[in-house]
Amino acid sequence: MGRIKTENNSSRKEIILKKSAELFKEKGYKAASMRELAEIVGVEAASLYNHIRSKSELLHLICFNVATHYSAFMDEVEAEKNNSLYKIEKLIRFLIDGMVENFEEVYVCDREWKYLTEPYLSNFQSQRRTFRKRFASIIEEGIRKKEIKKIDATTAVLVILHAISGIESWHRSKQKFDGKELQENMITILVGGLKK
Amino acid sequence: MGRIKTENNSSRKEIILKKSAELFKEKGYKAASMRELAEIVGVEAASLYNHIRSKSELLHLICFNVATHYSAFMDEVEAEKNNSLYKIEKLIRFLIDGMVENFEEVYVCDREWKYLTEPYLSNFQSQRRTFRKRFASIIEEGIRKKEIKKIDATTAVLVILHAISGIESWHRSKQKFDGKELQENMITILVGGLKK
DNA sequence: CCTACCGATCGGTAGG
DNA sequence: CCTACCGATCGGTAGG
Repeated sequence: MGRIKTENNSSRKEIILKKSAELFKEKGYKAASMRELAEIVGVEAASLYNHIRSKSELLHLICFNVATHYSAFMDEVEAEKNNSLYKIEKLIRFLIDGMVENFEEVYVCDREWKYLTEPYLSNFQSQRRTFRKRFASIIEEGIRKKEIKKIDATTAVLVILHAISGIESWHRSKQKFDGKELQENMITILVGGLKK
Repeated sequence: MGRIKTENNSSRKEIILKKSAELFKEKGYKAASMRELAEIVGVEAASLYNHIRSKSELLHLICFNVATHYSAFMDEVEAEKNNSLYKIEKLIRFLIDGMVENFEEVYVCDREWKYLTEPYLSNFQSQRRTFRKRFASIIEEGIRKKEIKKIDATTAVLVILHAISGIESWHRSKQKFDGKELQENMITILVGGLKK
């Protein structure tokens, strides 16, 4: 009695969360089983449920962690008094860093969010839409100020976001993966493609 | 006896194939069930197996149709005597057209191929790698001839391919979807990002 | 954290 | 093309 288990429990949960992101990324949410996850964590399947409520809870924790992280960074960028191209470059660098550092979580958030259940699904979609609109506004500002070519801002946002989320392909083929070089190349192509 | 059923059968199979692409796109391969597919087609689940061998056969038919189509177009482009930027623009237009016209199949091919079983999985990955290498070679040629900025060609290919495969997001929000305008915007950003 | 187990659903087959 | 059904596997719970 009276064992201090809070700390232990929360770190256990974090391990499960981390491992689930890896598993969901590798197999896909639907194809990944809780029995597989349990084996990776090193317990029986039933024991997982002492730490988490359900499989779907894992998915929504992953997705909302990422979404919150993105939203907070957008707050920062919007508050700055820099020109649009600078803000866009900063966003692109942030997104690439996130993809490289928290690869599994971001990947799962990008590709598996459709398996979220309500009300999380609607909430997530709304946050996503908001992020994209804020991004598009920055591009539109740049167009008005003649920093950026006259293009459809929504299209530009989707090109950028999907180009970055495609970084998964690099991870698969691990050969000489250099995050810094990747970033410079992508900035050259993407920012170069917008600049007037 | 002696009913002519070949023609009828093959068109039935095509219907199943088409509907399966729609279902796999909407739910994901693993989450889509054969019972759902049967209901959409208008038969009992068991009856599907008079036309197809298995669920996985549907996936590999979809993926290899797309892969073959892409490979054939690459043959054409390589045979031309145009400069690199022209070839790249042509490839981008082709890929966008494919995404718009055969949306479900291309989407499934892009996002669900990992559920292919051997030996199809290895074969598919190999075709994919080849396509990307051929694309990268065209970019490298452009860099040598100073038409294109000095960037990593592999990175450029992945940026282009993922930007295009992201077109799914447009389809979701069906509002005023104009394929032509989309194409021009993407050419501006992507080709503009490569051009020296 | 484990043993034992549940109801649901899956892809697919037998047989007509 | 259908009825009837199979073995496997799923997410999750009861009870200790």
